[in-house]
Amino acid sequence: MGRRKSYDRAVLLGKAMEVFRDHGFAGTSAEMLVEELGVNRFSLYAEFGSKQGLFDAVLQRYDDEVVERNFGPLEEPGAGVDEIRALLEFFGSARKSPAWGRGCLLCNTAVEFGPEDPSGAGFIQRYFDRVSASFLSALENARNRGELSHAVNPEKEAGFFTAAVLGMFVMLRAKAPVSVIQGAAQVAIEHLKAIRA
Amino acid sequence: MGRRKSYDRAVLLGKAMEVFRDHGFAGTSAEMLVEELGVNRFSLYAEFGSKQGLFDAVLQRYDDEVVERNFGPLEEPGAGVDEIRALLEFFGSARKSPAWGRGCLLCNTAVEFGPEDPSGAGFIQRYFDRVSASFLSALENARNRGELSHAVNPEKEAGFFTAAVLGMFVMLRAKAPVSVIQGAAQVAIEHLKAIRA
DNA sequence: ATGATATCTAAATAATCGTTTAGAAAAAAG
DNA sequence: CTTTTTTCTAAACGATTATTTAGATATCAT
Repeated sequence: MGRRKSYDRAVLLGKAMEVFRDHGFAGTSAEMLVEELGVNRFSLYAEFGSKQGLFDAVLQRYDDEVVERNFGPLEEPGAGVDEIRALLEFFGSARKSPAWGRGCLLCNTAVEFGPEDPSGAGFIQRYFDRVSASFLSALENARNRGELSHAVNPEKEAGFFTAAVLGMFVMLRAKAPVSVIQGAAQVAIEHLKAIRA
Repeated sequence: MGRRKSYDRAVLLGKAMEVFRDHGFAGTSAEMLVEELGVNRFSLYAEFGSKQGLFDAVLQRYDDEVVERNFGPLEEPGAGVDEIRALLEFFGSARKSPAWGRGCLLCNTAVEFGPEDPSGAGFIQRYFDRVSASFLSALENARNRGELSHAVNPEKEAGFFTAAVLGMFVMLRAKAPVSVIQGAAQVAIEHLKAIRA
C-alpha cells in the first residue's frame, strides 16, 4: 500500500477555500497555498494536479457546502417568503456575517474572470442559475399558496433578489459602510412585504 | 527641451482603463500593457512610475469620467426619481450596456482587493460613498418635492439601490442570463414607483 | 551646426510564478 | 527482514513577473 498521507483532502480543501476567497485565484500563489495548507508542494500537485485543479475542487466544495447552506433552504418545497427574509437578514448583519471582508467565493470569481471561463466547468453560469432559481422556487411556492400579489412576476422578482444579494456580497467583501449594507437588506425585506397578497 | 513624447497620456490612460477593466489588476501584466497601449516599457514607467501608479491614475480617471457620467446626473440639484429610473434602465439593457462583459472597474477592483487598499488612496471607500450618496441626494430631492411617501427612509433606500446596481454590475461582468439582469432592473424601477407619494 | 536634454529601443535585472524531478523516508505486503 | 509502493523533503526547472539600465535617436536652445 505504501506510505500513508500526512494530510486530509477535505481539510486541505477547506483551508484552500479560505485562501482563494480572501485573495482570489490570481492573487493566490502556490507558495501561499503550501504555507497556509501546511502541505508540501509535491503532495499538493499529486492530489489536485494543478493550481487550477485545486481551484475547481474548491469551487465545487464551496457550492456543495456554502451555497447549499445559504440557498438550499430556498430550494425546499416548503420554502417561501420567510426563507427569503431570513437570507436577507443573515447577509444584512454586515460585520457579524461570515462574508464580512470575504464576500462570496463564486461571486468574487465571477468578477475576477468575467465572461471567460478558465476551468470550462461552468461554475459561474451554474451559480447565477442556482441563485436566481432558488429565489424563483421560493417565490413560486409563495404564489401558489396565495401569499403573493397577483401583480408580481416571480421571474423578474427572482432576478431582482439575485442582484440585491450579489450587491450585498460586493459590499460585504470590501467592507462598505455598515449602514449602507443594512439599509439594502432592510429595504429588500420591505419590498418582500410589499409584494404580499 | 529634448525629444518629444510619441504618446499622449490621456490616450494611454483610456486604453489602460479598458485593459484593467477586462482583466483586473493582477490579471494585467506589464507585457500586456506595452502591447495594448502601443508604448515602450521605459515611457510607461517614466510616465506613471509603476504598474500601481498607472492603476491609480486609471482609477482616478474612471471616477472622473465613467462614474461621473453614470452617477453625476443623480448628484444634480434637480435630480429625482426620473434620474434613478434612467440609470436602472441604462444598466438593465444588459447586452446593449457598455458594462456587458466588463462590469464596473471600481466594483471589480473592490471585489479583487477586498478589504485591503493597496494604493492607500481610498478609491474604493470613496466609490461606495459616492454611489450611495448620489442615490441619497436624488431621493432627498424627490422627498423634499413631496414626490416620495413619508414612510420611506432615504438613507436605507440609497443603500438598497446601491446594492441593486452593484449586483447588476456583477451580472453584467459575468454575462449572466439577460432575463435575470432585466428582471432586476424592472423590479427596481417598480419599487421606485411603489415608494412614491 | 553644436551641445544639451529628453525619449526612444532593446536588453538585462532580480524575484516570483506554477510545476517537476531526484532521492530519502515510511509503511504495507511478502 | 526484504521488497514494493507510496509519500515525503528539498532542490531545481523554465517561464513570466515588475522594473531598470545602457546606449541610440530625436528635438530643443544656442
